Amino acid sequence: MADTARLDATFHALSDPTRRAILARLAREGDVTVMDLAEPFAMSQPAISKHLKVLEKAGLVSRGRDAQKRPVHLEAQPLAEVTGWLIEYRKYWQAQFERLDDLLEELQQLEKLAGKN
Amino acid sequence: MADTARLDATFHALSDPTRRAILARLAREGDVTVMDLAEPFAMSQPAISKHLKVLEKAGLVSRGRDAQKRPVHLEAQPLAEVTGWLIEYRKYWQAQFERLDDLLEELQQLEKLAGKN
DNA sequence: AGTATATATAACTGAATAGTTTTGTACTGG
DNA sequence: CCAGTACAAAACTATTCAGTTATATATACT
Repeated sequence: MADTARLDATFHALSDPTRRAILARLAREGDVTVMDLAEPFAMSQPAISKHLKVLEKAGLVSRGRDAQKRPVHLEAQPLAEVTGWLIEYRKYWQAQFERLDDLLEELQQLEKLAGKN
Repeated sequence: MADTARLDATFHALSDPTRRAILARLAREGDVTVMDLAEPFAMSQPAISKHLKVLEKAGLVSRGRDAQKRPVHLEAQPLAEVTGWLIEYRKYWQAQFERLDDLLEELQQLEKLAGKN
């Protein structure tokens, strides 16, 4: 996929709150089945399957196989790419980025506390 | 605007290559008029105006006034917010994030070289 | 074999998107 | 005041989106 098309797909996938919630859950809990993912939402199972397809097309998740289950697995690389895209421009936007500075600093702190791992 | 709606709008705005190109240009060149923005694209002026409206709704740009021109100005804060959203999850995704690590390291370097400003 | 479970696919609907062309509006400068 | 410039708004079209319900497929269980 062309670089720009990958960014299109990733940003589009992230533009929906249901899909962001799915990613967040996968980040917290690891692989989750479709039924389990659907449960907290006021939405049918096929709707969730469709969201998963969008996420999969963006490369944000992959699917496993466990009997009749198809566990959903988070793939972080596209997120790294879009984060990269955003940070790339930071040199130009620098002045307006105090809030990001705070976040980055917090991140550095966390890493220091966690030890170089 | 609700936090989630702001993220929706920002990610959606970023999901189109024309809009990303507009932002990139504003980052490089500062404020630009609509005509100047439209020039490199094989697209009508109203199409660009629509894209600008999307960007404006997401708070990513604001508009000035200079005679009959309405110069477009980059507003970086929503970008900081989405970057924050992405980085937030980094603790969980860490292992898969070598590429982001590189970018962050490069960023640190740039800041060191530029001096604490 | 027959039923239950987990998920996918199909067919449909309504709303939103991205583009077009045409027209309107606001300001400028002779 | 009038022509030109810069832009916005309206009206239209085709495509995509997000959801639905109903049905099909795949695997497991008895």
